[in-house]
Amino acid sequence: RLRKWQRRIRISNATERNLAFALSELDRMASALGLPKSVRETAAVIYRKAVEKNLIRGRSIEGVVAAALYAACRQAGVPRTLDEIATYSRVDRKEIGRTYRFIARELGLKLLPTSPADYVPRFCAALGLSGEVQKKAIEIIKKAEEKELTSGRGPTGVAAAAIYIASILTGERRTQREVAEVAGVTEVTIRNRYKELAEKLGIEIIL
Amino acid sequence: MKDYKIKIENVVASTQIGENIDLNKIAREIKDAEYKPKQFPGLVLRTKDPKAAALVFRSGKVVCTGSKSVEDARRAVKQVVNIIKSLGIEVYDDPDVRVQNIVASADLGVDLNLNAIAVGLGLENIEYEPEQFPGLVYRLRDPRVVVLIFGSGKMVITGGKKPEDAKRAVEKISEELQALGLM
DNA sequence: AGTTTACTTTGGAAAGC
DNA sequence: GCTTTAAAAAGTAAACT
Repeated sequence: RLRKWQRRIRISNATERNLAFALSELDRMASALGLPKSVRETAAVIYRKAVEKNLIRGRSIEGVVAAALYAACRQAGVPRTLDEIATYSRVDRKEIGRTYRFIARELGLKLLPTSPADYVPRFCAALGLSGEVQKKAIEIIKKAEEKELTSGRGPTGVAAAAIYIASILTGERRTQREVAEVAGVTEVTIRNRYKELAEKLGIEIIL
Repeated sequence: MKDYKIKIENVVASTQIGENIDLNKIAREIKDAEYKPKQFPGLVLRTKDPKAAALVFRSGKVVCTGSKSVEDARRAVKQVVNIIKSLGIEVYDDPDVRVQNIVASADLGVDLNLNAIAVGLGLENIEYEPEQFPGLVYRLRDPRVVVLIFGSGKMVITGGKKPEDAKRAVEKISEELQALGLM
């Protein structure tokens, strides 16, 4: 009887130790990524649910923490790309991605792909662009989604192209290089996306 | 119901052609054979007509990939058997070739809104992460295959063991999408 | 900027780490 | 889980010219 009790204490200690480690890791990453407290709390809830359902088996605590953070950002409408999350994690992008898919499915998190529009505020802020440009970029993205010009395309690439076009239309021009830098895509991708958007949405761009 | 044409792109088959095959001997005598036991236990043999690649193991088990039809896979295996037999190595005459997987492609002919399809088919039944891959992943239980659906309307069907599986999958999906008004 | 090569995803078998 | 094989889909990326 005494042994059983001691084992429980041992397990309890290990569980608490792991949880403490996970939460500190979560805080470290959230700080590095500049995420608000509400997102950390959402991520912590997701992580706890994953633990309750024993989804950690065969996976690293850090991987689940990273995936929970990725999911929380998306749910909150302030997405971070897997590359950004991976930059501050010991786990690589591929592993975080598959862990995210697993816990999202097991916990029944029903998340549609991130809309390019969700990246606009953050990218525009980093580029020092006004609210007018943001509004114009989001307007362009909405039309693009209606005309099915976003299926299968990377959300950050579409957001970058829309911001690039909007910056020109509003006279607050940024170069493809500058936009590519903050969006984490290449200039080639912005070029491909903006040409398609301009052509199919009938937007005239004077370079 | 439209009759979609399915193109078989790759057939994976396995069989057993003998026992205790001397892979080192094959590697020595066949110049284009690849054998790096430290890296992978199988020896790679390629046939040009039909074009295919075979992995030969010491146990006598063989995996054949790259064929465009089930019949080509069988022909490729026979060629591999003849090559090894010509080296004086004992092999079976009529190996039982089993198809393990068939990869096929098809085209619905219309652009698709993958977001709408994701919701229509049910988020719990699909995977769609354009940040990582442009295709929507749809797993069917009958036929038991996995289908990658793209915005162009083209798709890849894999995991089936009969050409019929791919055909049924495409028909089933087109019916579902039409019923959902997404096509 | 245009071209080429290459990596992302899916499935399956093989023997061994 | 990984390693190796082959092939398609479409997007993105990187290396060259």
